[in-house]
Amino acid sequence: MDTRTQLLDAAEELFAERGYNGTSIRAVTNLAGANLAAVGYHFGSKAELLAAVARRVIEPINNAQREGLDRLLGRTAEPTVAELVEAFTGPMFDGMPAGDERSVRRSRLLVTILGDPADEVRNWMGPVEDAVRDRYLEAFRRALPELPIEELWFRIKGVLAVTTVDRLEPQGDAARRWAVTFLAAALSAPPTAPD
Amino acid sequence: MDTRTQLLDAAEELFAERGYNGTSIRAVTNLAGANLAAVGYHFGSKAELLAAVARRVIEPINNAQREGLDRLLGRTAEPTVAELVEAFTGPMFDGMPAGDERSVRRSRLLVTILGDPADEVRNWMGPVEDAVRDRYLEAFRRALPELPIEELWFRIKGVLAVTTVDRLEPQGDAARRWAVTFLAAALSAPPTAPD
DNA sequence: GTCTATAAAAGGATAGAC
DNA sequence: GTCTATCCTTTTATAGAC
Repeated sequence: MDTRTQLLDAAEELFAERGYNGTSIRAVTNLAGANLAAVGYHFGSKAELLAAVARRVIEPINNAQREGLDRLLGRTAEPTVAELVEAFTGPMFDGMPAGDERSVRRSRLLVTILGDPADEVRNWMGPVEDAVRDRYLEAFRRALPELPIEELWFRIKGVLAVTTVDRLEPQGDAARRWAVTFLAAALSAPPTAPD
Repeated sequence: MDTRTQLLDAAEELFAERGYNGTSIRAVTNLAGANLAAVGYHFGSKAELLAAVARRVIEPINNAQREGLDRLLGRTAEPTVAELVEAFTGPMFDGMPAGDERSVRRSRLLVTILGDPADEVRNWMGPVEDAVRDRYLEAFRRALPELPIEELWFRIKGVLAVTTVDRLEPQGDAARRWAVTFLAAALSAPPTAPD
């Protein structure tokens, strides 16, 4: 395999387990069996290595979420909450059969990256993800017209939090179906009564 | 204020915003207006400083959760799901009026600490928290007897994830009540049908 | 308890040979 | 593309004066 890919694989594993600041370039090149200078040559800097790793994991998920929403809206003008939840969270569980070591790594990377406070991580994300998220927010708003926008926004943040739950053990795609049950019920709850 | 406390305050703020590995002892002592050597003198090491910070934030929450459960079980042998959720999540929102700068900091510290992959963070937590969590798990199990234990466990992890949702903007204790609504509905959902 | 000074190590980056 | 060698900065930790 080419060095570039081995660096990506090694970085993916280490960023997932130790976070951005907890991972040194030396650790990455050692694990990849490459030379210390390789990261500079192939990516330019540690921050750009992170961007490449994150792109590789997140872009397919984002695309699947967007396409899932398109497909859903093409089929019906009024998708249910459960359908929206499935389209949004499904891709975060797809291609990650339980037991597969690579899946565990990617899942953990999502957890770590989505929660990493390092500037290099926070700055990279945002624009890409936000576009998809906003489209879902709008769709949920229409499916839950009686819910005040502030509480809906809180629930969407709750959804994001739950999708990062560690899912190391569940067999099959149990976690995926559990997540849909959990989130569909949470989103469908009647609005909280005001003070 | 004594130096020790100022170091704790400064460290709390910086760990919350940049994580453990992203925070240097220099940054802490600068913000605290103390000397670089002060951390070594008062705490021994950076890792022990973190432990002191985490203890100060988490212990009161843990105690309140334990006492809340005791109170609940003293009143009724069969608490409802909503009552259990309130007892468990309430303390994570208490003493944190929105708008108060210190509250924002503590809330963010919880988010960062509960998700920080650094060994120094992960190793510190665990035993203390687990005892309380297990008691709640048992109580939820009794309140939801028809739910398979594996799915219940997944839902508990979902609860933990949601309690770390950033709650910077909501006014009053709206976030607290929204969280209870969200989580009570999620936990009360019927079991997911098996494959 | 607080300060200066410094030790000792780790980290990011790159120049230049091959 | 890959390697060695090295520079420069940042970091944790501590010894010893005050």
